[in-house]
Amino acid sequence: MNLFAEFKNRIAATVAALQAEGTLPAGLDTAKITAEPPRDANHGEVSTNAAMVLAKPAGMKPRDLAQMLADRLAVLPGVDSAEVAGPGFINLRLAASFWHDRLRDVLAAGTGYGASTMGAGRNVNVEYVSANPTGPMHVGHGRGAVVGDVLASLLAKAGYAVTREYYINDAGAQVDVLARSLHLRYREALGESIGEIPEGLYPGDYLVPVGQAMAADFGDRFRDAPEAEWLEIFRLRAVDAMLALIKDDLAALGVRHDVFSSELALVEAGGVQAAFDELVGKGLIYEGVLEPPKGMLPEDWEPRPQTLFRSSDFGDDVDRPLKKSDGSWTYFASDIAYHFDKHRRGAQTMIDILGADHGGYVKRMVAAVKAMTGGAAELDIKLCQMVNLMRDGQPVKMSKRAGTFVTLREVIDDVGKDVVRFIMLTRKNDAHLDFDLAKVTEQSKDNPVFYVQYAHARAHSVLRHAVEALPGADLAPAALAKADLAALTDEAEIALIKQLAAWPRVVEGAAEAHEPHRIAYYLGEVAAAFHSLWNKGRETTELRFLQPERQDASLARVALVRGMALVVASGLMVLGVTPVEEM
RNA sequence: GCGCCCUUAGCUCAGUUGGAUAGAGCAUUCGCCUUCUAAGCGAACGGUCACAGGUUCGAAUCCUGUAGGGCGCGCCA
Repeated sequence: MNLFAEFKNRIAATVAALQAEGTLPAGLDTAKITAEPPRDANHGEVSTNAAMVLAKPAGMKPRDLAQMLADRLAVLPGVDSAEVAGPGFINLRLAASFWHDRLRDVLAAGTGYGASTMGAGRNVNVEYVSANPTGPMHVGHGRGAVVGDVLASLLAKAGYAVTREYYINDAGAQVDVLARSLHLRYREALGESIGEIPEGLYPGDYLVPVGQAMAADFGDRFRDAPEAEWLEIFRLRAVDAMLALIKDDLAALGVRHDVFSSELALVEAGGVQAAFDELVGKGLIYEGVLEPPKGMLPEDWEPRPQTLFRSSDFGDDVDRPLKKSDGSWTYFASDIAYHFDKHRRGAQTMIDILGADHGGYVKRMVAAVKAMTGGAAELDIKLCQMVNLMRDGQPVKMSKRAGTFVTLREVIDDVGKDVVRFIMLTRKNDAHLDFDLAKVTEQSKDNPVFYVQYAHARAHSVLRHAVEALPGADLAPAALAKADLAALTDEAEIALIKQLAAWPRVVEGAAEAHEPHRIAYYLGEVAAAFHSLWNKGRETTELRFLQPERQDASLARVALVRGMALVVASGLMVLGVTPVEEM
């Protein structure tokens, strides 16, 4: 359990006890009380603002109330002292034995440590990747894939019921273009010279083998046939092939999905019409003419009546069209239906991971979800900024036409999926990310992946040595959890345990904020605390993990090393990165 | 013109949802290998949190405005 949440409860209980005695007035709101780790380690281990938020309603001076509370808190089990500081903070110092117990928690829970019941089984749908099935994935897609995949794992660890979903945009004009591009490759496979791929079609050679397969299956049957005869067949085959390509890329990156939803299937099943009817029933659809965007008149602008959704009633800037002039649905219309479908399948919270170029889309979709579900479901859209591919500090030049485009798959094959996954989380999602292909494989502390992995590998190195240093001792986590830990007294040792004990809180905070990058940063801090302790042992022999003359101290430290390795492994598992035991 | 995101140390970035004296890494300077991996560690230097107001016990964090950067802006997805 998150120890800070636990202390918050204990503080609230203390306040309640004082109220029951009549020392404090009834009706105080304890919701604003926080229990947090203070920034400055000199301020103890748990700090609470309780006195400051309760002083006014209680009609007391903050510091007086603080002292009253501190006297009660100081005698709680595990608490060494409670001091009033600053404007009315109460700083708690915890006993070494309290931290030893936290290490036991880690060892008892293993890599399951950090799991939370915060989500209470709430149903969350995370939609990510959703790259158009028109070609292999690029590096930018990879970022969204990792952010979504890790966020899903994180939410699962925090106790949510998570559905990982991919939305296949197989119903728009782009897949028709894909079909035509394939037809060209098909003619090429039949021996025709096609020359340069015309503007507006997909030039990539990934369609070549699909074209060959079409030629093998259909011969020249569609070579000169009118488009209407082959378009659908080619489209279906092309989409299937591209989706297979994308799934292959995702597998190489270790990214999983539970559900692949087809836009085309949704449209054909009448889902869009149903959603539209629903909005009509709510009186949110009308025929109208939109004003042109101010200060930026499109060249071919002319006023035109459209079928509009009153998204501006729900926080959007303007109302949005749901039908094209030919009567077909806009992308927005099917996306409304799709999100409604996700909600009908049980999603209470929906998270979409999109590229930053979709920023203009956020308000209308949030508005639509609000309208369709009557506020019963919430939508959070996380936008991922661009990834700049670099090599030794220089941008990698890419051009699709010149064939110098670097695909996600090439990067994975180059540096490995673990590196790609970790690096994608070294920035918060809405910040630009420089991905330096040279630096990320360096074996130095410049490289955060290495730095964390090295800590884990070092720990396992100690554990290997421990087998010889402690003959006959049971070094399994469960056994170490029962070891005598009294030898762990050094500041650096306790500091490391504090870091480990923060893991449940980090999981909860990151899950609540939908910010998976926090995990990567946290692991860097744990690794730093461990490397620091390691080096302290170089200078002070008594702090080395394995003490030939002191079995009890050795066993206690092996427990600490094991606990550190477990927490790092637990975090890396959330990131989908394999912890290495040797480097 | 409008909307969204961003602006924190020389550089690249964190900042625990409003807490106390704002933190890392790189770079610079100085230290630490007879030892469980020096693939690492410690110390020093470095700040008007873009700017100006406001909200309150308290603001890098919330609100308003200004400047600079990115993205988007009626039948593309």
